[in-house]
Formats: sequence, C-alpha cells, structure tokens
Amino acid sequence: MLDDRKKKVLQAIVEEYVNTAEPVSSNSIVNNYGLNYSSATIRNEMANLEKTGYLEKTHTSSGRIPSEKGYRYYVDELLKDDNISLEEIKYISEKLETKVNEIEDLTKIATTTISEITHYTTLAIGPSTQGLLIEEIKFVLLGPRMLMAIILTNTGMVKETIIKFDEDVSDKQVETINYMFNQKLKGQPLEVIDLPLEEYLINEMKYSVKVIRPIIEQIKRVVKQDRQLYLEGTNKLFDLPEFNSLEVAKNFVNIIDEKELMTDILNSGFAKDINVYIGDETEKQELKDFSIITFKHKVGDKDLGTIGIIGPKRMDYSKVISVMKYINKKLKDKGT
Amino acid sequence: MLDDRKKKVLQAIVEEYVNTAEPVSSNSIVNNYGLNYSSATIRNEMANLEKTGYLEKTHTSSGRIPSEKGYRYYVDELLKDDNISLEEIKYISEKLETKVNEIEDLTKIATTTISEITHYTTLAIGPSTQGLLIEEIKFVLLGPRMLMAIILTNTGMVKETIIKFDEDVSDKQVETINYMFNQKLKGQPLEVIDLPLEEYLINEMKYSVKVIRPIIEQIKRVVKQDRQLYLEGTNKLFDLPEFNSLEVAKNFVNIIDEKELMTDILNSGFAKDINVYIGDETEKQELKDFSIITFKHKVGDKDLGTIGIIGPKRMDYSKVISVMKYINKKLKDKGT
DNA sequence: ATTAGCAATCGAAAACAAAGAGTGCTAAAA
DNA sequence: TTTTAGCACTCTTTGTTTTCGATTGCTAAT
Repeated sequence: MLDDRKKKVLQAIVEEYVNTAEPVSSNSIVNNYGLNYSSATIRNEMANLEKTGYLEKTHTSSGRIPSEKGYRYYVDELLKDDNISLEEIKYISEKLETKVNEIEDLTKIATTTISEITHYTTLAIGPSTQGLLIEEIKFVLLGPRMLMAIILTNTGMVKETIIKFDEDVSDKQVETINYMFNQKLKGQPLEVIDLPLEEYLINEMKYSVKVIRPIIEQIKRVVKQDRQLYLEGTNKLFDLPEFNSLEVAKNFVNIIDEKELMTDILNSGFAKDINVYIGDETEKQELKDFSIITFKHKVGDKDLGTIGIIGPKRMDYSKVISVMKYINKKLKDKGT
Repeated sequence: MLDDRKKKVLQAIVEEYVNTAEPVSSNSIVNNYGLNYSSATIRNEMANLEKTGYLEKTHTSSGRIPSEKGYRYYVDELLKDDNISLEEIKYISEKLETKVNEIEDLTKIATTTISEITHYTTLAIGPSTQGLLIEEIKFVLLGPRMLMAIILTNTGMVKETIIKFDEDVSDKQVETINYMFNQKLKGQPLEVIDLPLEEYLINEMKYSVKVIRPIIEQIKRVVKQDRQLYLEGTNKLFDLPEFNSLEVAKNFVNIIDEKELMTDILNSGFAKDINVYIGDETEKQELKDFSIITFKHKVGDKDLGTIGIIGPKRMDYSKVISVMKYINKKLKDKGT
C-alpha cells in the first residue's frame, strides 16, 4: 500500500506527464503541485516509487514517467471521474439533443462528440446479436426470383437480406415459406438458424432444396455478419508529440487497419461499465504503446453497441472516463 | 513536342525515380538505361527538360525529379499499359473467380487484389443512384408504427428503409399508400422524390401529414444517402520513403480521414475508362503530394461503383494502370 | 525525517569538418 | 553542329567534438 505522500507524488507525476509528455522532475512537482517538501524529499519518494515499480526512468539522469503499474494504480485509485467542465457538459448535452431518425445515428453523434472533446481517435461497433430472439420473419417477393427476408427481433432490431433463386418462386410458395419459417422460428434465439433447421425444413416442406437452402444461407449470413466498425478522428493522434516517432505513427496506422483486432477489443470486457486497457494489458503486442477505453452504451435499455477511444498510454484517463460516464448516463436517460 | 531522345530521358528519369525515390543523376541514366551518350549530353538534355518544365531539381547540385508536367506527359505519351506479369494475371484471375453471393463482394475482392498487387491504398465506393429509375416501391408493415419501404430500380438495385410513426397505421392505409406511391413514382427517376411530390401526395390522399411526411423523408434520405466508402491498406504507404517525412504521413492520414473529399474524387471523372489525377491536378491543396487513379467497374453492364488507389506522386503509374485495365476487362467479361 | 549542496550523468543542440554526389560550363573532339 | 572530357563549384549528408543544462543520487548537516 502506498502512503499518502507517495500517492500524491504518483498522481502529480501522472498528471504532469499526461500534460507535458516530458519526463517529470522532482522540481516541477514541488513548484506546480504544492507539495510542501523539498525537491530532495520528492526525489527520495520517486526513487522509492521506482523501486516498487510505479515509475520508470528514460535514462539515468532524467525525470520519471509512470510505468504501466503506475497508470493502473492511478486509474484504479487516484483518478477523479468528474473532470468535465460546464462548457463540455453543455456541448455534450446539445449534441445528444439532436433529433435523429435512426437510433443508430445517436451512436455516431456520441462517437464524434467524444472524439471532439478528448482529441483521441474513437471507435464504435454496433450491438451484438448475441442472445436476441426472433420475433418474426417476413418475406417479400421482389421479383420472380428475388425474395427479401426481414427479421424482427425482440429488441426491435431489424435485419434484412435479399435472396436470389435459380428458379421462379410463386406467391403461394412464399406464403408457405413464411408460415413454416415463422412456425419454427418465432421466439427462438437467432443462433438457432443452422444446419439441423435446414434439414428439418427441407424435409418438412415439399419445396426443393434449391429454394430453401439459399434462404437459410442468406439468413445465416446476415445474422452472423461482422458488425461495421466506425472510426472517427484517425488523424487526431498525429498531433501528439509521441507521434513524432515514425515507429509509433506507423504502428498506429497498422493497428487501425486491423479491423479484427479492434473489433475483438470492443467486444471484450463485459464486467464493468467502463473498461480501461493500458498498454500491454491487452496482451496484443501491437498495442503496447497505446491505451484503450471502452464502454457499452444503451438508450433506455436498448443495447446500442460499444464505443471506445484509443490514444497513447499517456492518456488523459480522467478526462476520457469523465466524458464517457457523462455520455453514458445521458444516453441511458434518453430512453425514458 | 519532345524529340525522341528527350522522351527517352524523361521516361528513364520517371521510371528510375519511381523505383528509387531518389533524384536521378545523369550518370545513373547512362548506366542503367542504355542510352548511348555521355553523361554530359544527358545533362544537357536534362537542363533543357527542366527549362521546359518537365523536370525539377531539389537543390542546385542534385539530380532531377519529374515535375507534375513530366508525370503527366509520361502517363499520356510514354507509359506502357501492359506492365503486368503472368503471375499477376494468374493471381488476379483466381481471385476474381471466387464464388460470391453478393455481387458487391466482387468489389471488395477487386479492391483487395489491387491493393495487394500495387501496394498502394485502395478506395472503393458503391454505384451512384444518379439516373436510376424506380421500378417499384413495396411497403411492408413491420409493426403498428413501423413500416419498411423497399425501392426497386430498373438496374436491379434494391434500397430499403424503415419508417417509424407517432400513430398507428393500418393495413388498409398501407395498401393505399402503396397504390398511390407506385401510381405516382413507377418509371420515374429516383430524384423525382422531393418537395412537390410531398405536397401532391398530402393533398391527394386524405392521410395526415404525420404519415406521409416521414415516409417521404426517409425515402429521400436513403436515396441520397452517402454511399459507404471502403478503404483498404491504409498502412501500405507507410513503407514508402516519402513517409519518413512526418508532414507527408500526417497529411495522408488527414486525407484518409476526410471521407467527403475521397468520395468527391471517386465520383468525378466520367470521361475516361481510367482517370489519373497527379498531385495538384485535383485542385485540392491536401492532395498535392499524392496521385489518385480511379476507374468505374461493371459486371456485364451492371454498374458496381468506382475503385481508386491513392499513392505518392512518384507512383508506379504503369503498373497500376495495367492492373486496373486487366481487372476492368475481367469483370466486364464476367457478366456475360 | 528532512533538506541543502554538490559531483556525476546523460541528452540535446550547436559548431565544425570532411566526404561525396552531382551539376554547369568551357574548351576540345568528332 | 553535336558530343564529350574535364574540372570547379555547390550543396547535402554524415560524423565528430564541444558545450550547455537539466536532473539525479548521495552525503553531511539540520
């Protein structure tokens, strides 16, 4: 356990480093953070915090920077999560008041707003279909060989897909298809649509495999479909001093290009409201220089997916978490 | 008009510079391009080509690099568009043989393939709705206050959108809506859906504004909707030597972030099969260091949108254009 | 337990030197 | 008239040395 003064020193160093991106000296702490001790005392504390793994040095005679353990301690124990100004509150509120036609547009607005306020790159991904139930499937014949299937879920999410056939399909057939599919699927989880169902339907109905199989295939496809990943403000990070290193910059672009990696991270972390991954904590080598903070957002109790931000390890955790908490709350309230 | 030797010198300089990214000296041309003259002669030609604007110097005693005018001349007059190896042809053919369910997936495959072969960043955008005619509109009631409109166009493109109402809508009402909308819109261009139509429908039908207006608004929205921009291989360019300059790298990320700019460029240039924009030719300041090459692709005669690549001005125009031509042809054939 | 004081360490920046690549020009050769 | 050899000149690149300043760790005093 850290004693009080050590906490204060650690906090000061994290905050100063977040601000300046320069190793923090004992002197600057004394001058800017009003700790009533001499720089020598602070130096002793710093040496100690280094020994216990909370701080690091870039070279023998440099100031200190926080280690991952240091950031983690700061985030868990020291950080204030109401670091948000009146102007920011006002700005966010205004943004979220915007009238939208599609509820998904709210995600975009929230994503953009976060990026604007925090100056980091934001990511967003739509809600998972995991656990959703099929409320109804509708079929609409768009042409003699073209059918649209519309799947309604219990949460009001709608997914639709077009199926093309090699042979003509009649209204009558569609009616039967409609009946059979709904008979079998209503109230079932989306994941139920799979091979056994396929066999069952083909056996049960007299229609050729040529009609049933494409339908099931397409439905399976659309249900499992990778959700679209949104990116906002890729360029924002390039203003940061760490991006003067070509290696870091290149690394970042590589990461951003790997949609799967990003999707994975957004999809993990269910435990808490807000998930913070600091550097190596993601256990993905590429991300060692970066931190990611994510949260699931809902409007009312309708799941809207996950929003995240990515920035340098030297991230303004306090600001980001404060903003996320506020937006999260605002959105939740909006549903009521 | 450039005489033969000048052409050869210009061509050599462009190709050498494309390969090495270093200013080209008179000596290297003599050595690597088998021009049977002394370096002094080449130097004279180079001085001349510089005076006439085809070449540039980075400083007094440096080799030459092509100017925009030089690149342009090269692209228009000197470039070979069959710069494609047997392996590449085989690779492309295989890729394009892949069985796809959605024809749009072909676009993705083509885009990825181009990025893989050329090592530049590729862009793609879906087909324009410009000039399409409405074949039919179908309405499906998904719930008492939720309606889906499905628009079929003459090219087989399908667009659908969901409309939510503040009041219940009956089957009967939907029937009328269906009749009226189709009555009025069948065979019309998509762009016809606009204010006058709105007034007309509201007057003609006895349904409240509350029902008609949201329908038209949503349809207008989905028709005009920005088409999704795909990006592939953003990181590819970061391996190029010009990206050692932070300014260039940052510039690039800024460009990539500006979806609108990219969309604009992909949408312009109808005149030719393949459009080449060299540096400032786009007249967008941000793009001055980059070149863009785009082409519209079709399967059979079905418009699939535009694919483009973005790279440094020092781009392998020959390779890119060759690959695009080949893919273009392959896709076109596929429709038959 | 705290602090003043000071030598030691290291990086960043500046100043300087040397090497090398390339050009332009002149005068000679073809 | 065209081409070329030759050479002085220019400018970049690279490496080296020096200087300067920031900061630490340690010791001895408070």
